[in-house]
Amino acid sequence: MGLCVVGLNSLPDSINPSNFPAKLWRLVNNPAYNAICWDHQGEVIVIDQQLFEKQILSPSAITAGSADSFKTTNFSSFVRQLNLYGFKKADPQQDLDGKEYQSFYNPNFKRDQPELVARLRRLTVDNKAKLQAGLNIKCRSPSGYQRLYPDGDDRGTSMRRGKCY
Amino acid sequence: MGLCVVGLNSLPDSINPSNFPAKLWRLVNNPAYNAICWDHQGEVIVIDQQLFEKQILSPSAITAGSADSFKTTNFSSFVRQLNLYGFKKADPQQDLDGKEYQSFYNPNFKRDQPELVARLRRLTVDNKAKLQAGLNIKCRSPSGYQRLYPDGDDRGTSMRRGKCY
Amino acid sequence: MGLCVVGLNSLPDSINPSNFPAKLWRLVNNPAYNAICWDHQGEVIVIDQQLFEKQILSPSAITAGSADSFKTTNFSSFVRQLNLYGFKKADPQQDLDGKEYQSFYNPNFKRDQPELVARLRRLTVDNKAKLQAGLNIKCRSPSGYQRLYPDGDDRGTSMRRGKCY
DNA sequence: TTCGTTCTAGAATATTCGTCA
DNA sequence: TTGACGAATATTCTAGAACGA
Repeated sequence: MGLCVVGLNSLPDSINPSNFPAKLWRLVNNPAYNAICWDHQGEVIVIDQQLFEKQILSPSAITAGSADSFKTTNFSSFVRQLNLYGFKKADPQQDLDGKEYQSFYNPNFKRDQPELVARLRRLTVDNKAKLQAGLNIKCRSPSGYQRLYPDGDDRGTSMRRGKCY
Repeated sequence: MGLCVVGLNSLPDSINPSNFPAKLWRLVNNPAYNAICWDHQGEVIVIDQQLFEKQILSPSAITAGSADSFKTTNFSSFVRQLNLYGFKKADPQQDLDGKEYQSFYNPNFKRDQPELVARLRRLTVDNKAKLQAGLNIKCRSPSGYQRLYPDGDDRGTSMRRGKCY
Repeated sequence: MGLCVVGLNSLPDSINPSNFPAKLWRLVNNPAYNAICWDHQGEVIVIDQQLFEKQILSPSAITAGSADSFKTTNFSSFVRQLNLYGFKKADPQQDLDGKEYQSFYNPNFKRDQPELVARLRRLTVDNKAKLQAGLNIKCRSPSGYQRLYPDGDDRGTSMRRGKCY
């Protein structure tokens, strides 16, 4: 592991790249999508709904079918996913022109702590009951192995897609 | 109700038109889609997979977003839906040139008995347990009223979408 | 009452014109708003969401502040109102070009039966319990008096705004 | 109090992925 | 290897709850 360094903003390898948290992470960190970005502190995601619908939820974006696209054109479905993963609406953000944008906050989704993303869980009724009971929640893993630690921190299995210098 | 006649092959009004069984019914009965049709007896659906992928599962078909389209491009997902609703693979069918097509059978899906479609149930683990226990399975209703009878045959409430002459 | 005739599509006087059902009624019956209309049978309301957002939910429409405008720019808030009053999503509707629109159905909201609108109730948890118990639901009345009959048919108090010939 | 608006959650269907016989 | 199915995630539609006017 000596000389291998994980690139800025890259997610741990244990996170399924096709699931919502990974897609969201790539969207918010991709400068090509100006419909969604971090706030200054990197603690809240800021969204321009109209732009988001055009850039990411449009039928053409779905047809293109990139790994970052969704299969819905409804912004409300995207918000349902945010809520399912524990995001809460935060104070609206303003740009220099005073235009307002909606924003969402999740204690496990911060720009400078990609490793926290592994803690995100889909808060379904079943999963919430399991969390209450102190049980593990099964997650779909990227390469088929079972999740061993509740926070998804499977020691030693990462670094495969990390950027190395 | 005297002069009101339900058109040939039209489904009872109690069936949610956006759910899989209704979509499948419309596809197999729509002559515009030659990727899927009935066999001669009208007891088995016959599918040309390649054509089906082009006509119905293509990204452009999804973009068009008609009420008969799905949100997947994978034939295997379509087959998963068939299985979930109780369809089983049947003997391959041949056309006059000897070309073979796959076919699926469901005792509640026959060309000349549209009313049977109301009996289709999603065979999830939960639903199968309920069926075993003799309980009703909740369905998402097309509009307004609660499902009163397990086979969706809510006497007298239909005719809204039926064709009248 | 002899020569007095209520104009086509006008609501009974007992309905509070500033509440949601009355606003919706005026919108769907106003030809100036092509974002929302009846289907052919006059049983389902058909909505072009994009146009609706532009024509009715835009900040400028709110600023104008007509009696038919809402105080929200979010389509989802409008849908919440529809559901609160018992509307359910119905069959998508197509125009001649095949473009699809969403539609909603409510057994008490039909083009040719304005008197049914008086039956609409806000289906809050409390109100649903009252309905179950067979109790009346209090409504905010246009002129401040209490609603006496469950269907809003306060005999003799209407005809004030009806068109007379 | 009732109604409108907002934010979040419940619950059903749809899609994906992998296992098993 | 194929066909059926369990189970996790995604999408959709509707409802609960809080709050202000």
